[in-house]
Amino acid sequence: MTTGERTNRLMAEEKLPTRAQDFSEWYNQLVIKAQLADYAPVRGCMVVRPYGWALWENIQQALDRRFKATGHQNVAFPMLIPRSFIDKEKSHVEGFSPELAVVTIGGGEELAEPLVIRPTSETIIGHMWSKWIQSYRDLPVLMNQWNSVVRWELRTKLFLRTLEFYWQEGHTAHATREEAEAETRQMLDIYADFAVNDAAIPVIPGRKSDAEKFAGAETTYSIEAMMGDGKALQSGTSHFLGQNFAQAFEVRYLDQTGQLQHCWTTSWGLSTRIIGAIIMVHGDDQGLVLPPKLAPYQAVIVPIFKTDEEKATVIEVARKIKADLAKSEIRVTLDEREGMSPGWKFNDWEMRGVPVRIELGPKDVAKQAAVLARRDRPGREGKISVALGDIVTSVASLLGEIQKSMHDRALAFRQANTHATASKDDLKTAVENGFASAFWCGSPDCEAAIKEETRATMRCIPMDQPADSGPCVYCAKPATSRAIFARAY
RNA sequence: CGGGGCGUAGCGCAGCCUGGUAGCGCGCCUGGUUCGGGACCAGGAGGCCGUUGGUUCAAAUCCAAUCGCCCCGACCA
Repeated sequence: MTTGERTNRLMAEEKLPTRAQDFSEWYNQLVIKAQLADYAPVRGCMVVRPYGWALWENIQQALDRRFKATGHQNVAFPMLIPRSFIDKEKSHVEGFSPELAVVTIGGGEELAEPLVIRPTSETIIGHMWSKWIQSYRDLPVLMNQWNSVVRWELRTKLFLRTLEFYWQEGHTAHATREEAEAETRQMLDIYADFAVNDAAIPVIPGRKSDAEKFAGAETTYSIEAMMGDGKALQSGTSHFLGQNFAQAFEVRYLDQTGQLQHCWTTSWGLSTRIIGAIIMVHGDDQGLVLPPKLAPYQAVIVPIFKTDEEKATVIEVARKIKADLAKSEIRVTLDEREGMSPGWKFNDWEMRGVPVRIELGPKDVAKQAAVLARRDRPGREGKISVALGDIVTSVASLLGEIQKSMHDRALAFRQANTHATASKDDLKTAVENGFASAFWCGSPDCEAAIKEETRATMRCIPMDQPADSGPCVYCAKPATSRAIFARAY
């Protein structure tokens, strides 16, 4: 083998498959190569690595401040739940029984009652609330917990579906149906606001059909996003639980007139799956592209030098830039790793999706300037030279521009791949590589038939509905609302 | 649970058909030359060949069983 051939082959090995070649394999390799996560020794479990966890921490902060601003408090409930709790709410049991992990032995002894590892915490929270809530004066109860849960899934994929996953689950109890419904909708809005403004992911907030809703919910809402391959990903959910859990767990209060009433409850969750969405919405063939507001590093400085003297001056200026940016609350790192060429570092940080790269070499130092390269526009056209004196403001405004243009690009992509469809055939074509928006009469039979014939599921009935009406895409009976159909993760 | 693929150095793989001293690339360590888009040379460390059992003078290689992982389909945030 000649040197040239060997070099080409090695470069090919380091590169990702393109998204067009094999989207699924592109995703799998990217998660590993960007060092977000790795496979754990147990099937279907993942280890979230420091870079992935830093991203999750930024997501947590963005959400947590929204939760606190709306009056929620964080709590911690235990991971182990008596098996009998799950059985108390009928549709909850039916939904979760197949995917429970159950502990039957503790301290070497068979347990009198098996314990399940929480698949979600409605039941144990309902149990505790029944002790804590007595009066209308105790309401509303507004809680949230950051934790992990276990669901024994058959087919897994890093971040999108693992046996154990990290999330937050919010749980609230209210005196009236109206108040609980308003809470459910409020949290849906918060998720949408976070997705759009922080993750730069345009989402469709909507209501789930009965077939797709949460086990035990009266109504489930979700935000749905389109991935880079046109498939849908449910990226956050908010459930109106009615009085189902309050009745199962006797969560009751005395109202102003002395009547004993069941509470109205809600729950809502957003998981590390959102990281999968960020990867699949924004990533390109070079690797990750992270939205500035959530990126662990918003900027990386790559120093360039040949001689020791050059190194000394370049590093000194680079450290100054780093300090200045950090002072302005910009998350920045300086890549001082030895033994890697600048070109290698460029590629490495592109793989990891850092929004802005600052290239600094002797030529730049001589001009008192630096080169800024934006990740969302690869190649030369994404590079500009800026004066060192302006670097903080330049980087800050560039980050803002990137954040906006990432969202706009994702929105344009979704719009280009969403089609209003009036016939079954149109719908079938549309879901090959995007979303279909179609009138639906509301019948579960039509929904099931569409799923059967097109492999697409109903993602949601968008909150935002045009005022028109038309024939159901399947049975042609009059329908007043449109639904989104798509293949989904 | 069905279909497919794979377990050999940290990673990616070859070797297995046709049994006989375990190999290549990347990465890692040392030294030197390099460095503005994935550098190069020289030297070096690193392996119960997934596990168990069988056949054989001899097994990474043949036979059987078993475990695990990944990918594709039915359930799901």
